[in-house]
Amino acid sequence: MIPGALRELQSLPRLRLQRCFFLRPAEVVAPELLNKILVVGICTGRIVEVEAYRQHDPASHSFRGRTQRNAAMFAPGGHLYVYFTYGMHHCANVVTGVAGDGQAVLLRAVVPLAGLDVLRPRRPAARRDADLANGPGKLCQAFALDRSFDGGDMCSPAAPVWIGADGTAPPVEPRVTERIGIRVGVDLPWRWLAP
DNA sequence: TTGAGGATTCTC
DNA sequence: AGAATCCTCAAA
Repeated sequence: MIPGALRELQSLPRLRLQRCFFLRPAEVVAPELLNKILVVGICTGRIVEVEAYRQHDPASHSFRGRTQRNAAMFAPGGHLYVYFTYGMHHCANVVTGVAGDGQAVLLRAVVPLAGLDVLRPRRPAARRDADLANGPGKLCQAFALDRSFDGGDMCSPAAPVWIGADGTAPPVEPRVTERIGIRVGVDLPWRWLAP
């Protein structure tokens, strides 16, 4: 066993977050997702940056109601909402609240933990491992998340994508800022970062 | 059918 | 600061 692989095995999360965790408002779930672990097959990453979006929020894709594109946002908490934007990037969200709420938490950055050898070739522009998944589009490119994952249920035992916990608590004092990359709803302090 | 804009990233 | 690049949705 080579050291890197052993380290990756030891970092595997043991607990899969259950439905009840996600059946709460996005701005409550979001900061609690910090330090949790995104699992996609053998690849994992610690969540370090998130943003919350709700239906009566002009910045949210669900603001104007359900469409074909955002339908997954209206699923029960614990599902995935993955969308395509700017003609080249995907962004991944964790749906929150109960069915019909139209809420989600955008996964903006993770620190890769396992599967680095799989992630690196997918991110040729990343010169350092720190740049593999430090952005919502980069994260999806590294973890190969696209619209084929949209609507998936992360609470299903067979789910290829899920959120795990390894016992690390969310940061006691996360950095909180306004959301970025949006033109409306810029006032809400709904972006959280692990220090 | 059309067109404007986008929860971004990379390079100059 | 600007380009890349194409899907989505609302309006006509």
